[in-house]
Amino acid sequence: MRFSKMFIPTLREAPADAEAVSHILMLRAGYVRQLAAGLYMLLPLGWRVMTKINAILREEMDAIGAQEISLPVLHPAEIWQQTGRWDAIGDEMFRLKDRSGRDMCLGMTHEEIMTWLASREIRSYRDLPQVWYQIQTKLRDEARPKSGILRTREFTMKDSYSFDVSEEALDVNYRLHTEAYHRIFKRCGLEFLMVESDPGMMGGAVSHEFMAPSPAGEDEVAVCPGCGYSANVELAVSSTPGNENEDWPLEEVHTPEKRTVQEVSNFMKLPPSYFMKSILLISEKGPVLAVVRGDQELHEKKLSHIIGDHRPAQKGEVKETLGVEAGFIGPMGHKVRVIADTALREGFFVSGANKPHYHLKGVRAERDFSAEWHDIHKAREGDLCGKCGEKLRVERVIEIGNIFKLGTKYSRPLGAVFLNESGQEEPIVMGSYGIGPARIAAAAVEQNHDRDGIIWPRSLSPFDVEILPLNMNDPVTVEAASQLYEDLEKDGIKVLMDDRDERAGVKFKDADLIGIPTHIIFGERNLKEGLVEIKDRRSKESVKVKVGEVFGRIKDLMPAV
RNA sequence: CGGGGCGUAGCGCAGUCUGGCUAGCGCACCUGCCUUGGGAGCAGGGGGUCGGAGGUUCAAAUCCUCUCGCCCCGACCA
Repeated sequence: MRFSKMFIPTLREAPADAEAVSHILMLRAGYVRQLAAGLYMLLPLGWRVMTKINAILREEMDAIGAQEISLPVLHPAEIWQQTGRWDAIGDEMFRLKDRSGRDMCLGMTHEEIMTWLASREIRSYRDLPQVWYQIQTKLRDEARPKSGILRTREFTMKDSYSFDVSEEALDVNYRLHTEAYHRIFKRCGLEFLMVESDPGMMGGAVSHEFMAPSPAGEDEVAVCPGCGYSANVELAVSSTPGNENEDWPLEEVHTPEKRTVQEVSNFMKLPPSYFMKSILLISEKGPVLAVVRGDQELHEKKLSHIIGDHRPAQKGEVKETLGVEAGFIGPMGHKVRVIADTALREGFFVSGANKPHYHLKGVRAERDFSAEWHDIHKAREGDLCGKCGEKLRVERVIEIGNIFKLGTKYSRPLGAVFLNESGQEEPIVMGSYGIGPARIAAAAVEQNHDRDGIIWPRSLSPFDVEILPLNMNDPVTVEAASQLYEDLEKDGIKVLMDDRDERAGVKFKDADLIGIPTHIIFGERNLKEGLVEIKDRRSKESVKVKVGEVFGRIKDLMPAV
């Protein structure tokens, strides 16, 4: 492709409202443009990258026997009502009515529709297993689209769904997807982790996420260098070293106006880990007192698994429920449900005394209060691995894929059943598996760039090489560059040739920004000696090669087919 | 939804507090000359409902009211 014929609107300066590196670079290099919040257009370069990612997805999905299909984005409400998600999902679902007043929605995912199809067509165990996938548009009315292409309201997703006769059979498809996903992300040149995750509104028991480490990410994962345990911090199990404290007698301490852990900690000259933090929450079934160690943070998601949806109590509610003002609450002697973090099980602590301006030192679990014990604290860097005790690392990551064992969560309500060998009806056992191609692209940029621009992994690059004839007014340059361009193209190598009548500096800057991994530079001086330069975008190192040898050298760089 | 910021040419910005001249600067764009190894130079030029609506005023980018949009933090997130 000739640069002069291609729409590549590069920018010298980044638009002021872009902040994530991938967003800035993809805008500046002319890959994407924004239409509105969370809505992006892919320009020719951006679309080429997407096409390459999708090709990898198709190859790897096809390789595990998945079959590509295509479903509508516009769905009738009834199907979503049958699984309960029409009501369970809030404003995030785009809803509308058709001309006759029928409730419709735009698909944010396709479990319902895939399952509906299976319910119509699958009859017998002989029809199973099936794995169906699509690469298709999803719409979600995100509360806060952000970070450019990383969190949008409309995006394409590769989503696949497996249909099996049993949990054991599902395990096979789950494993096949796991392996395919590893190959996909590896081929895309990403550094990534597979972690245990919270199935959330998808339901089901087991799920994993594929995460690309990047400071632009929105999630955090805990990783154990010891045993390899890795999980989203939403559910990562960790412990912390216990306090070294002697046998404190129970004593009341006057702590005037000292409410927060920090204040009391300073006042009593004891580190926060010696304190208990009691937080009153209002769940659907009434008030719940959650207790975590003073140096730790309550993790709302973990708590939700135990008590369901909840909200923090207001000041008045605290006083009314516990008879004491916030800041001096302790878990002792209340009638409400108490859920305490396991870190508090051993040792002596300081807690609110349930008496204004007093704390109680020497509080001990089970002796002074009882509670349901759960892991409800947020895992942090330096916590100890729940499995092997090694120190955990916490990393910020971009979620690029996820896989769920759904079981019969969707097949039961939608009546997706089959007849087993003995003629009995059974619900189909399902799994669902997603990958966000745009996030792969963004993560690749986040992980591969320098101050000058993008450095694409070869597998994702919109072109294999870029040719830079530095002076388009020099006939020798143009002739030599054009010859190589044609030879490479004929050989199936994708070439971008910057044939614009621009100065050398402009071409170098744009080439660095666009990030094609290999540049071939035709300069007048070198050409006089019969040489051209092959430059590696990442290392910025270049070698001078005889004109006649360039073709061969480039061929050698291309991955074996 | 709560908090904060911003909307002036394609991009980056100044001007707004303290109302007043033909609304300005850099880059980009067009024409010509010149130049061709890291975003050149000279000369000439085109491009603006100052986000929108209403109001105050002799006069509004500037003050007031409403409204729309975008970004960031938080809540939320298949």
